[in-house]
Amino acid sequence: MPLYNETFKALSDKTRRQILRDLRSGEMSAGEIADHFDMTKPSISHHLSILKQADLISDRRQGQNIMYSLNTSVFEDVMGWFMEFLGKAPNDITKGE
Amino acid sequence: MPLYNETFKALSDKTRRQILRDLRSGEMSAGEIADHFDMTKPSISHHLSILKQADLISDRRQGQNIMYSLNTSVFEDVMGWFMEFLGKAPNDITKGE
DNA sequence: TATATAGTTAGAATAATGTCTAAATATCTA
DNA sequence: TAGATATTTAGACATTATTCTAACTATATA
Repeated sequence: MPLYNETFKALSDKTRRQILRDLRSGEMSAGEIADHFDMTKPSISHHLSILKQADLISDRRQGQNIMYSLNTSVFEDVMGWFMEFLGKAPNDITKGE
Repeated sequence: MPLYNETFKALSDKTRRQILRDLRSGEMSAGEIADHFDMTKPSISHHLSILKQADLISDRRQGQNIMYSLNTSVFEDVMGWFMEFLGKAPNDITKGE
């Protein structure tokens, strides 16, 4: 179960949501991700670290590159949060925060 | 279709998410909502205005009170945003922002 | 080992957010 | 109309976020 506050805060930024969207097509290096934005690498690095803290993405080093990929399980958890509101009661959703 | 940036920003605050949660049990006045929090009424009023701008809630005046209620349709839209990531492609979800 | 490449960390500037108090608006009732 | 109640608006202040440049770390390769 995620810490919803971290998750929602991570999702509240447009750049970060676009990063997540980009990662849907598969693993990408930090540099490749940064190339998609009109923003410096350190700024993108910061956004990646926030997404990682929220457990929305994972990283692994491959040589000189650090490869980032999507963690779909947390998306499922957050969807559960929404399901609650709609009264659809999915599998194992409890109250959350 | 909601402006996801506004929606996610609205959802990124703990107090606002709790307000939404409270409203699940039905319409409530601004004062009743404020009573659930250790925070001044103006602060709650501000949170309500952000939720309203994001179209997550609606309001109507009833005498001296202003009654707030949940707009479930926007929750459904946002859920669609998540569905995209999980590749479940619900009814009429397009790319979004 | 020295140099280049990829990425992060540190620190600062600026903008945005959340909270408060005080004042304003709207409605009700005597 | 005057006063009470419910709520919002305005303005100030502190905290948090976002972004940048400069410096640092880690890996690869000549």
